[in-house]
Amino acid sequence: MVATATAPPAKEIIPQQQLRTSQDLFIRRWGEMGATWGINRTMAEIHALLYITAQPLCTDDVMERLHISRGNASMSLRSLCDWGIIRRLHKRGERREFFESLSDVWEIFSIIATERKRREMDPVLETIKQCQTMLDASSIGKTAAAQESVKLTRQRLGDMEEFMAVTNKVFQQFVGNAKSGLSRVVRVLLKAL
Amino acid sequence: MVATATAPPAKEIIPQQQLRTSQDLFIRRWGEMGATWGINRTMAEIHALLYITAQPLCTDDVMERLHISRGNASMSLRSLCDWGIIRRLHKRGERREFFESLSDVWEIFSIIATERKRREMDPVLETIKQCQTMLDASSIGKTAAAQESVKLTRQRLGDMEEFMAVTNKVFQQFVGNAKSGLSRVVRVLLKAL
DNA sequence: CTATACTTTCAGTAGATACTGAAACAGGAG
DNA sequence: CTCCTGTTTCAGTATCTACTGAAAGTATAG
Repeated sequence: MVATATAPPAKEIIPQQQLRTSQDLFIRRWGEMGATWGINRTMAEIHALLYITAQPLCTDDVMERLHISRGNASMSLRSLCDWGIIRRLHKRGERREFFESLSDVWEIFSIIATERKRREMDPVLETIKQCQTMLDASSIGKTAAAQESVKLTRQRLGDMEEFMAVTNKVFQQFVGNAKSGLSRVVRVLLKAL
Repeated sequence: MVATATAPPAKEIIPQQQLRTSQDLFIRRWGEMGATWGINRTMAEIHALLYITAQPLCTDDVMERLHISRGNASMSLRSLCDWGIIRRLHKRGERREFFESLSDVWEIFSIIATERKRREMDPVLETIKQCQTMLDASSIGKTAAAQESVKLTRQRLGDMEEFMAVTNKVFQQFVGNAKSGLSRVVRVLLKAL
């Protein structure tokens, strides 16, 4: 019993460990990256796990693999579903729910980017316009509008607005066209340059 | 004295308040955005302040305007200088140091994006390659490499690698060429599409 | 209906991050 | 040199974010 458990299965067990190690490495790095990009580490790790294993996992699998609590797993999984980058999955004759990641990297990226743009860029652009309105000659009078400090601020607001508007436009092309695979934009770019 | 201080200067004072309010609004929103993108709120606000006023300010100006401590102001300003998006500035006959923001939005963006790519994307790409190496047939043997779970993981690693490689390439074109103004890429894009 | 299997919620807490304020430091002026 | 003006550092603290674990909730089976 001891003998058979040590030597012979080595060829099977060691590769499994290797797979596990490789996946863990990816998961860890992905989590670290997420943390510096404003997504919390655990959520990024869960997504990485589902992505890299490419198989449906249940809550307990996730808890065990990442050493997190049930509550944390539950809420993070829900949150990832809300984002739309993982999906719930019912298995025949199983009461548990399973989860799987979207498989298309480009689609994952598009979803995240679009949502973040909507939540974080759009309000800024809105605010910039509001700031400009406050400094219109019609709001503060002709004399005041001619003041150097006002002119400088108006200039800066205008520059920023233009930059963001162009960025948005490029962005739309970048992710808007692509449901899968490389977008038209990328193809255009890689050829044109 | 009281009379002259109330009514007549209104035309001068109110516009100044308006300017201040407009700037504050911008600063606040910019700070909020920074926070969700992994840059701390205060640093983002300081940069916003220097950008929007378009004039050199000293440490005390910043402290007063944003209600932060000297220590915080000092460290955040240093950090922004390290990033290269603001500059120290010595004024003739002044002992204090002043700070000003780069004026070109495109340049600011390029600096930030390049640095973040270097710090956060590149290591991930590196890790992915490492993960792949661990799963090569030469590492884990032919039989193990043929296992379904290993093949799935290898596939996912490959997809992700390709995506990141393409993204990097596009990114290089996007910011690499531009020292100022709209980059060639943007122009190409806006025309081509 | 109750029992069972699983999921969600949330108050409390642990841990991380940002900030303050005072002390140490730097360097030019007298 | 000392004094003065301004800057940096950092230990301690406040604040915020993420996480746990247990209790409540939900749904299916029997």
